[in-house]
Amino acid sequence: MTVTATDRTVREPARLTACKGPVLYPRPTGRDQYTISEVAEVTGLSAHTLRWYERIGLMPHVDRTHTGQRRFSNRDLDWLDLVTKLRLTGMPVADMVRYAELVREGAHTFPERERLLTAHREDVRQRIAELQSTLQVLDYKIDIYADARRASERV
Amino acid sequence: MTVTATDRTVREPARLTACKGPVLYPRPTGRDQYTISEVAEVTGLSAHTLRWYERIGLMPHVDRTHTGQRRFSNRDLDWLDLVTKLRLTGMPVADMVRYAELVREGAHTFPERERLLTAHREDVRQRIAELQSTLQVLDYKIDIYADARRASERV
DNA sequence: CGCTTGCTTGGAGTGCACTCCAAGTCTCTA
DNA sequence: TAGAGACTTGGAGTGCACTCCAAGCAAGCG
Repeated sequence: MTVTATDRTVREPARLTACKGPVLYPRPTGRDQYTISEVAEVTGLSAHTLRWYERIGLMPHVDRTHTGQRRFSNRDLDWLDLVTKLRLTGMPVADMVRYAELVREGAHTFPERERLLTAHREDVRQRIAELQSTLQVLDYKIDIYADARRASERV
Repeated sequence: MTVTATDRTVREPARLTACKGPVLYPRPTGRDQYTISEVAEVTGLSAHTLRWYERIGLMPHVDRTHTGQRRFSNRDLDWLDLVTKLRLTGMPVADMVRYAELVREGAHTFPERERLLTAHREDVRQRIAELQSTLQVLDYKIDIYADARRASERV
């Protein structure tokens, strides 16, 4: 049994610009075609992951050039924005795939989509509450160590 | 590639009682010896997981009966309480093992422990912020579906 | 005493979400 | 037009955190 230090290297998405409404990835104006590496850059996901998302049905159909290379659209970027946000909140990939299927099926799945997101919102709220309660424990513990440190410094 | 529905069956710990200070698992008074299955019941962790935690060094030394069976103490329960809280906040097991090592090494590791917990507190705060920002996106999306539903109901 | 139920171990297996590989094709710049 | 670097695929590999298995010992009950 070996437990090695976790590699916490997480690709950071390009910095977001503030605006009203949901914050999206910044985009060069007048463009609607992006290579996979440009999308990787802007979303913080790896090209591998983008291809994998497509394979498992988590992406709507992505355009291709005549030679088969992917060309992502602004709409794809919007979708990835939602997906990465849901992923950050710990929604399982399988649930996101389910949601993607519903989107593909059309407007008649609105009620089901609403249910899915509402249930997830409840999850997120609960997670926030959990985190906040742990924050208290952390504060409590840190105080103990800080007090000990101050006491020793006061010698 | 198959993506199956996630098994979300998560063992719930026995309900916590409200009190001032950190909330701990409820304990029968005057007892300081628990079998592994009792501890599993009270913490919500499986017996497998408890043995695994011990193997990887995430538990302080656990007492044994003369025949080798584990007998957990109230002190062990306190420790597991902290561990499960840290786990809920997504601290990697490797980091918790590191913290456990520091605890075993004695009081001279206080500063390092304080650093570790403080860094983690920062993580947790950031995660809360992330979740809250996603909550807004969720609200926004849900509103759209709810509006559509109300519009169709109003026919 | 036999039976059931619970505990022990090392090691193997699982599920998730990537992550990488090999070998070939395409695109861009000089 | 040559060469560097980016892109393609199916499939294999990785890391984490469990989760289970087999085979055997132990405790309590009728």
